[in-house]
Amino acid sequence: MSRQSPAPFETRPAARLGQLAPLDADELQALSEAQGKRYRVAAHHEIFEEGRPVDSSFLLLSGWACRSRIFSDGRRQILSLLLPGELIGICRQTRPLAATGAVALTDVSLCHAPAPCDKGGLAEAYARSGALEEFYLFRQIARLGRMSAYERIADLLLEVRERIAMVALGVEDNFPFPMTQEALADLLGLTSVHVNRTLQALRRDGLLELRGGSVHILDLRRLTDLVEHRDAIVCEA
Amino acid sequence: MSRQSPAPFETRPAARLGQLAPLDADELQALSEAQGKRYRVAAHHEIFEEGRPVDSSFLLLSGWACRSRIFSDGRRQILSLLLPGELIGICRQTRPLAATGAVALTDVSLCHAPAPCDKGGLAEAYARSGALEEFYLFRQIARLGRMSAYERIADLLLEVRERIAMVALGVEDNFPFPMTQEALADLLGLTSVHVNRTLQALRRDGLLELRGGSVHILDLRRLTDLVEHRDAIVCEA
DNA sequence: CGCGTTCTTGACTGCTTTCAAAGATGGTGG
DNA sequence: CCACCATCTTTGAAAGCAGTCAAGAACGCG
Repeated sequence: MSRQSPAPFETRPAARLGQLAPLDADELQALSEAQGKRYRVAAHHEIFEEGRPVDSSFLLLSGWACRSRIFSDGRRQILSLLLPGELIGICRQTRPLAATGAVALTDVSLCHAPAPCDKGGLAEAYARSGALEEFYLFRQIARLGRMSAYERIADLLLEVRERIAMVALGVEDNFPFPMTQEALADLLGLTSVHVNRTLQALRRDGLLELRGGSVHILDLRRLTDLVEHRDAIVCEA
Repeated sequence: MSRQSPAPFETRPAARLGQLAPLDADELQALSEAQGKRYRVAAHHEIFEEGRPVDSSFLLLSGWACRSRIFSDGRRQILSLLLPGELIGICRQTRPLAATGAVALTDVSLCHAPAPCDKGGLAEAYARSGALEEFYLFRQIARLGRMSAYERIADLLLEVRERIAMVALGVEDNFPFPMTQEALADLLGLTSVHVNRTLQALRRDGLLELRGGSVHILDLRRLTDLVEHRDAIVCEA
């Protein structure tokens, strides 16, 4: 029916969170316990619905997902990507409602994110993860508002590269990218036809390859120059 | 040099926050004390710079501002609007850095937002304000990604109408809108020329008037139908 | 009243979409 | 192991929305 998750590759949510803030033994323990109960969602299925009460946040253990909004005439906009190892739906208010729906792009497995105790490392890591998420939203806005199709794709791939590197060390210029051109179009505010043509242009220019569910960055330097890319930083060292 | 703030109209940050969560007497007191020390920023001047450490969050007391990102070739994207009465830059992590710069669109006055005590009504109000902010970001993404110029303007004006109504009761179909067409273009991912032509179309179609720094919504019903507008809700009643 | 900023307008270009259909690809069942 | 089917990718031609460039009109402030 649809492509499966990419080759099972080690995602380490604990490593990502531990990078964002130091975690103590109890917290690491809670994280690994939480991963005991896994939930699976098949590709194209909803993870949660817009407007529904949010009872907990999740850790995405494997597979790709997204937040999306669908217009009544069928237009779809993917608002943000949710990559393996990342958090979904951290909220600090009481009785929150989901601001957007979330959908699995590939088969996905997730678990509840352990509740942080105030002032702990985990709470800090969640806060920084939330700040990163916000950073990615701003970047998505700049991408959609002021970049050409060519630039949008380049910029997105650099962002994904960086985000994936946070959970899977060793990932450099080759990494899984299990989105169809149509999903990519919905994310970048384009049509799938134009995405297809633009990918050909990027390929022709020797910047990158994208096929069979994974990307190969061929010329990182020219790519970063193209979009003035800087790595995301949300807190002081 | 540039248009001033709109006619001084009563903005009530305390009213907005109190709507988001019940505040006790101490908190209301802290809010009104905070407004004692006001800072002013002239139109077009920076409120804070991207990447700088954030020492406090602010309450925008009057005037309009925005978060924006500027490309090296001069392209500018306004990422989000900051309207009078709203909060700027709530962060929960320690030692955060500003994810974007903020600039005054009109002359602006602001004050430090009082620090909330954990679990208090103020903390909850801040959290909900943050959730609303996120909601607006998602909406901005959907706007830029999948709406025509005509729809983008309609959708934005409905959002601003709703946001302004939260701080200035009585605001209905007439409200200040002190943005130049060029700023509007930078917010909506268009050119000022096209914004101009699209505004004429909206005027011609009897949907709204926008001139002299304020908007007059003429046909709210058709406008909301046009963009499937629903009011923002981020928590259960 | 004069100047700078903002708003309008026109003609032309072009990036992106639309519509349609033909190729690839991958999984499934016979 | 291969045929079959659904999904995804690729291509072509034509149309359209939005951008560019340039210049004149209107507006607001000092």
